[in-house]
Amino acid sequence: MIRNTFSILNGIGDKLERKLWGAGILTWDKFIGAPDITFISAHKKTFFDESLSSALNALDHADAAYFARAIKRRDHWRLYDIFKEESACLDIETNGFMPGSGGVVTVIGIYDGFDYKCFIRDENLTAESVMEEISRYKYLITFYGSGFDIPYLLRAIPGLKFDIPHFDVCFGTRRLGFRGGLKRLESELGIARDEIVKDMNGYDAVKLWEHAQRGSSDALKILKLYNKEDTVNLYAIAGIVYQRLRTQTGIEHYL
DNA sequence: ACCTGTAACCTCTCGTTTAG
DNA sequence: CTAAACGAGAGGTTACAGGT
Repeated sequence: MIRNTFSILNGIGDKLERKLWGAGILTWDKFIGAPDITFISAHKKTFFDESLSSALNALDHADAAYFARAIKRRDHWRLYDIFKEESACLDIETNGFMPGSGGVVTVIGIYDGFDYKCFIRDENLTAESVMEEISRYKYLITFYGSGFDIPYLLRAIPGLKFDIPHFDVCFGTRRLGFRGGLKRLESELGIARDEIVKDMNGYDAVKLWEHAQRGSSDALKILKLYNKEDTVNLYAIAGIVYQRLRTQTGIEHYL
Protein backbone atom coordinates (compact mmCIF):
# COMPACT_ATOMS: atom_id res chain seq x y z
CA MET A 1 0.00 0.00 0.00
CA ILE A 2 2.77 2.45 0.81
CA ARG A 3 4.15 2.30 -2.72
CA ASN A 4 0.75 3.48 -3.94
CA THR A 5 0.62 6.34 -1.47
CA PHE A 6 1.04 9.91 -2.69
CA SER A 7 -0.57 11.69 0.22
CA ILE A 8 2.84 11.64 1.92
CA LEU A 9 3.77 14.47 -0.44
CA ASN A 10 3.20 17.96 0.84
CA GLY A 11 0.39 19.35 -1.24
CA ILE A 12 -1.18 16.04 -2.24
CA GLY A 13 -4.34 14.98 -0.45
CA ASP A 14 -6.94 12.30 -0.99
CA LYS A 15 -8.37 13.92 -4.11
CA LEU A 16 -5.16 14.36 -6.03
CA GLU A 17 -3.95 10.93 -4.99
CA ARG A 18 -7.03 9.35 -6.48
CA LYS A 19 -6.65 11.47 -9.59
CA LEU A 20 -3.12 10.13 -10.02
CA TRP A 21 -4.37 6.56 -9.71
CA GLY A 22 -7.04 7.32 -12.27
CA ALA A 23 -4.35 8.55 -14.64
CA GLY A 24 -2.62 5.18 -14.37
CA ILE A 25 0.08 6.41 -12.01
CA LEU A 26 -0.24 3.76 -9.33
CA THR A 27 3.21 3.58 -7.79
CA TRP A 28 6.13 5.77 -6.82
CA ASP A 29 8.17 4.30 -9.68
CA LYS A 30 5.47 5.18 -12.17
CA PHE A 31 5.34 8.74 -10.86
CA ILE A 32 9.09 9.27 -11.12
CA GLY A 33 9.12 7.65 -14.55
CA ALA A 34 6.30 9.76 -15.97
CA PRO A 35 7.75 12.53 -18.18
CA ASP A 36 5.00 14.98 -17.34
CA ILE A 37 1.70 14.98 -15.51
CA THR A 38 -0.83 17.47 -16.82
CA PHE A 39 -2.23 18.52 -13.46
CA ILE A 40 1.11 18.83 -11.66
CA SER A 41 3.55 21.57 -12.61
CA ALA A 42 7.05 20.65 -13.73
CA HIS A 43 8.53 22.53 -10.81
CA LYS A 44 6.41 20.63 -8.31
CA LYS A 45 7.11 17.34 -9.99
CA THR A 46 10.86 17.76 -9.68
CA PHE A 47 10.38 18.36 -6.01
CA PHE A 48 8.05 15.37 -5.61
CA ASP A 49 10.41 13.12 -7.56
CA GLU A 50 13.12 13.83 -5.03
CA SER A 51 10.85 13.07 -2.09
CA LEU A 52 9.73 9.81 -3.60
CA SER A 53 13.29 8.80 -4.43
CA SER A 54 14.36 9.16 -0.81
CA ALA A 55 11.25 7.31 0.28
CA LEU A 56 12.09 4.47 -2.11
CA ASN A 57 15.59 4.40 -0.74
CA ALA A 58 14.26 4.25 2.80
CA LEU A 59 11.97 1.43 1.75
CA ASP A 60 14.91 -0.55 0.33
CA HIS A 61 16.66 -0.27 3.68
CA ALA A 62 13.45 -0.88 5.64
CA ASP A 63 14.22 2.37 7.44
CA ALA A 64 11.37 2.57 9.93
CA ALA A 65 12.64 5.74 11.59
CA TYR A 66 12.52 7.56 8.26
CA PHE A 67 8.86 6.77 7.78
CA ALA A 68 8.02 7.59 11.38
CA ARG A 69 9.22 11.12 10.62
CA ALA A 70 8.22 11.54 7.00
CA ILE A 71 4.66 10.27 7.08
CA LYS A 72 1.77 12.01 8.76
CA ARG A 73 0.37 10.02 11.66
CA ARG A 74 -2.98 9.56 10.03
CA ASP A 75 -1.29 7.64 7.21
CA HIS A 76 0.90 5.31 9.25
CA TRP A 77 -1.59 2.49 8.76
CA ARG A 78 -0.46 2.38 5.13
CA LEU A 79 2.88 0.93 6.27
CA TYR A 80 1.23 -2.11 7.82
CA ASP A 81 1.86 -4.59 5.03
CA ILE A 82 5.55 -3.86 4.67
CA PHE A 83 6.32 -3.87 8.40
CA LYS A 84 3.82 -6.37 9.77
CA GLU A 85 6.45 -9.10 10.13
CA GLU A 86 8.35 -6.82 12.47
CA SER A 87 5.43 -5.27 14.30
CA ALA A 88 4.37 -5.32 17.92
CA CYS A 89 1.13 -4.62 19.71
CA LEU A 90 1.57 -2.67 22.90
CA ASP A 91 -0.81 -2.10 25.78
CA ILE A 92 -0.23 -0.72 29.26
CA GLU A 93 -2.00 -0.82 32.60
CA THR A 94 -1.59 1.85 35.26
CA ASN A 95 -2.57 2.50 38.87
CA GLY A 96 -5.34 4.82 37.69
CA PHE A 97 -3.64 8.18 38.20
CA MET A 98 -1.85 10.43 35.78
CA PRO A 99 1.94 10.76 35.74
CA GLY A 100 2.90 13.66 37.95
CA SER A 101 -0.12 13.03 40.17
CA GLY A 102 1.05 9.72 41.54
CA GLY A 103 0.44 7.79 38.36
CA VAL A 104 2.69 4.86 37.50
CA VAL A 105 2.78 2.14 34.88
CA THR A 106 2.00 -1.25 36.40
CA VAL A 107 2.09 -3.55 33.37
CA ILE A 108 3.41 -3.23 29.83
CA GLY A 109 2.42 -5.98 27.44
CA ILE A 110 3.93 -6.57 24.01
CA TYR A 111 2.76 -9.13 21.48
CA ASP A 112 4.47 -9.70 18.14
CA GLY A 113 2.14 -12.25 16.60
CA PHE A 114 3.94 -15.20 18.21
CA ASP A 115 5.06 -14.37 21.73
CA TYR A 116 3.60 -12.26 24.48
CA LYS A 117 6.00 -10.54 26.83
CA CYS A 118 5.09 -8.50 29.85
CA PHE A 119 6.89 -6.13 32.09
CA ILE A 120 5.64 -5.83 35.66
CA ARG A 121 6.33 -2.93 37.99
CA ASP A 122 8.85 -3.81 40.71
CA GLU A 123 9.73 -7.03 38.90
CA ASN A 124 11.25 -6.47 35.47
CA LEU A 125 9.89 -3.13 34.29
CA THR A 126 12.70 -0.68 33.64
CA ALA A 127 13.36 1.89 30.95
CA GLU A 128 16.22 -0.29 29.74
CA SER A 129 14.32 -3.57 29.59
CA VAL A 130 11.36 -2.02 27.79
CA MET A 131 13.57 -0.06 25.42
CA GLU A 132 15.49 -3.20 24.56
CA GLU A 133 12.27 -5.01 23.68
CA ILE A 134 10.86 -2.09 21.66
CA SER A 135 14.07 -1.77 19.67
CA ARG A 136 13.46 -5.24 18.23
CA TYR A 137 10.50 -3.91 16.25
CA LYS A 138 9.90 -1.57 13.37
CA TYR A 139 6.21 -0.94 13.72
CA LEU A 140 4.02 -0.21 16.69
CA ILE A 141 0.35 -1.10 16.93
CA THR A 142 -1.88 0.25 19.70
CA PHE A 143 -5.46 1.01 20.46
CA TYR A 144 -5.72 4.70 21.30
CA GLY A 145 -2.02 4.61 22.06
CA SER A 146 -1.42 8.04 20.54
CA GLY A 147 -3.90 9.45 23.01
CA PHE A 148 -3.04 7.44 26.09
CA ASP A 149 -0.37 4.75 26.20
CA ILE A 150 2.50 6.48 24.43
CA PRO A 151 2.24 9.93 26.05
CA TYR A 152 1.75 8.21 29.40
CA LEU A 153 4.83 6.04 28.95
CA LEU A 154 6.94 8.97 27.83
CA ARG A 155 6.02 10.95 30.91
CA ALA A 156 6.14 8.09 33.40
CA ILE A 157 9.35 6.40 32.23
CA PRO A 158 12.09 8.88 31.37
CA GLY A 159 14.49 7.51 28.81
CA LEU A 160 11.94 5.81 26.62
CA LYS A 161 11.55 6.89 23.05
CA PHE A 162 9.63 5.67 20.05
CA ASP A 163 10.99 6.41 16.60
CA ILE A 164 9.09 3.81 14.62
CA PRO A 165 5.79 4.22 12.76
CA HIS A 166 2.69 3.82 14.88
CA PHE A 167 -0.62 2.41 13.67
CA ASP A 168 -3.29 3.58 16.10
CA VAL A 169 -6.13 1.21 15.28
CA CYS A 170 -8.65 3.31 17.20
CA PHE A 171 -8.58 6.11 14.67
CA GLY A 172 -8.66 3.65 11.84
CA THR A 173 -11.87 2.14 13.15
CA ARG A 174 -13.38 5.56 13.68
CA ARG A 175 -12.72 6.41 10.09
CA LEU A 176 -14.41 3.17 9.14
CA GLY A 177 -17.49 4.22 11.07
CA PHE A 178 -17.11 2.00 14.14
CA ARG A 179 -17.88 3.40 17.56
CA GLY A 180 -16.83 2.20 20.96
CA GLY A 181 -13.67 0.83 22.50
CA LEU A 182 -11.62 -2.27 21.93
CA LYS A 183 -14.04 -4.62 23.68
CA ARG A 184 -17.00 -3.61 21.61
CA LEU A 185 -14.93 -3.81 18.46
CA GLU A 186 -13.91 -7.36 19.29
CA SER A 187 -17.50 -8.50 19.51
CA GLU A 188 -18.48 -6.68 16.32
CA LEU A 189 -15.64 -8.35 14.45
CA GLY A 190 -16.32 -11.72 16.03
CA ILE A 191 -13.07 -12.01 17.94
CA ALA A 192 -13.29 -14.08 21.13
CA ARG A 193 -11.96 -13.12 24.52
CA ASP A 194 -11.07 -15.40 27.42
CA GLU A 195 -14.10 -15.92 29.71
CA ILE A 196 -12.20 -14.95 32.83
CA VAL A 197 -11.53 -11.42 31.61
CA LYS A 198 -14.54 -11.06 29.35
CA ASP A 199 -16.34 -8.36 31.29
CA MET A 200 -13.34 -6.50 32.62
CA ASN A 201 -12.49 -2.92 31.84
CA GLY A 202 -9.51 -0.69 32.45
CA TYR A 203 -10.66 0.34 35.88
CA ASP A 204 -10.81 -3.31 36.94
CA ALA A 205 -7.16 -3.50 35.97
CA VAL A 206 -6.46 -0.70 38.43
CA LYS A 207 -8.24 -2.60 41.21
CA LEU A 208 -6.48 -5.86 40.36
CA TRP A 209 -3.15 -4.13 40.75
CA GLU A 210 -4.17 -2.94 44.20
CA HIS A 211 -5.08 -6.49 45.15
CA ALA A 212 -1.80 -7.73 43.80
CA GLN A 213 0.03 -5.16 45.90
CA ARG A 214 -1.68 -6.58 48.96
CA GLY A 215 -0.26 -9.96 48.11
CA SER A 216 -2.73 -11.64 45.79
CA SER A 217 -0.84 -13.60 43.19
CA ASP A 218 -4.16 -14.56 41.59
CA ALA A 219 -4.98 -10.91 41.01
CA LEU A 220 -1.67 -10.40 39.26
CA LYS A 221 -2.27 -13.48 37.17
CA ILE A 222 -5.66 -12.19 36.01
CA LEU A 223 -4.23 -8.76 35.34
CA LYS A 224 -1.59 -10.29 33.09
CA LEU A 225 -4.21 -12.35 31.31
CA TYR A 226 -6.32 -9.26 30.74
CA ASN A 227 -3.38 -7.38 29.31
CA LYS A 228 -2.42 -10.34 27.14
CA GLU A 229 -5.92 -10.62 25.71
CA ASP A 230 -5.85 -6.94 24.78
CA THR A 231 -2.60 -7.19 22.86
CA VAL A 232 -3.33 -10.53 21.19
CA ASN A 233 -6.79 -9.47 20.05
CA LEU A 234 -5.49 -6.14 18.86
CA TYR A 235 -3.04 -7.96 16.64
CA ALA A 236 -5.89 -9.73 14.89
CA ILE A 237 -7.98 -6.59 14.63
CA ALA A 238 -5.14 -4.57 13.12
CA GLY A 239 -4.98 -6.85 10.10
CA ILE A 240 -8.71 -6.59 9.49
CA VAL A 241 -8.76 -2.83 9.92
CA TYR A 242 -5.81 -2.39 7.58
CA GLN A 243 -7.56 -4.38 4.88
CA ARG A 244 -10.74 -2.34 5.24
CA LEU A 245 -8.92 1.00 5.24
CA ARG A 246 -7.13 -0.06 2.08
CA THR A 247 -10.43 -0.89 0.43
CA GLN A 248 -11.81 2.48 1.52
CA THR A 249 -9.12 4.38 -0.40
CA GLY A 250 -10.48 2.97 -3.64
CA ILE A 251 -7.06 1.73 -4.79
CA GLU A 252 -8.43 -1.69 -5.64
CA HIS A 253 -10.52 -0.24 -8.47
CA TYR A 254 -7.36 0.87 -10.25
CA LEU A 255 -5.13 -2.17 -9.79
C1' DA B 1 3.17 37.04 -20.08
C1' DC B 2 -0.56 38.12 -17.26
C1' DC B 3 -4.86 37.58 -15.21
C1' DT B 4 -8.77 35.00 -13.48
C1' DG B 5 -11.68 31.13 -12.09
C1' DT B 6 -11.67 26.89 -9.84
C1' DA B 7 -10.29 23.21 -7.05
C1' DA B 8 -8.16 21.33 -3.35
C1' DC B 9 -4.97 21.90 0.47
C1' DC B 10 -3.92 23.89 5.04
C1' DT B 11 -4.95 25.83 9.55
C1' DC B 12 -7.85 26.63 13.20
C1' DT B 13 -11.32 25.76 16.64
C1' DC B 14 -14.58 22.86 18.76
C1' DG B 15 -16.48 18.64 20.35
C1' DT B 16 -16.13 13.82 20.84
C1' DT B 17 -14.00 9.83 22.43
C1' DT B 18 -10.99 6.75 24.80
C1' DA B 19 -7.86 5.20 28.04
C1' DG B 20 -6.58 3.31 33.23
C1' DC C 1 -13.13 10.34 37.83
C1' DT C 2 -9.30 13.42 34.08
C1' DA C 3 -6.25 14.42 30.21
C1' DA C 4 -5.17 14.42 25.46
C1' DA C 5 -5.48 14.05 20.59
C1' DC C 6 -7.82 13.17 16.58
C1' DG C 7 -11.81 14.11 13.26
C1' DA C 8 -15.13 17.16 11.35
C1' DG C 9 -16.29 21.40 9.39
C1' DA C 10 -15.61 26.09 7.96
C1' DG C 11 -12.84 29.68 6.02
C1' DG C 12 -8.76 31.37 4.06
C1' DT C 13 -5.08 30.62 0.75
C1' DT C 14 -2.30 28.68 -2.65
C1' DA C 15 -1.47 26.92 -7.17
C1' DC C 16 -2.65 25.21 -11.47
C1' DA C 17 -4.51 25.74 -16.30
C1' DG C 18 -6.69 28.09 -19.85
C1' DG C 19 -7.90 32.09 -22.14
C1' DT C 20 -6.71 36.66 -23.84
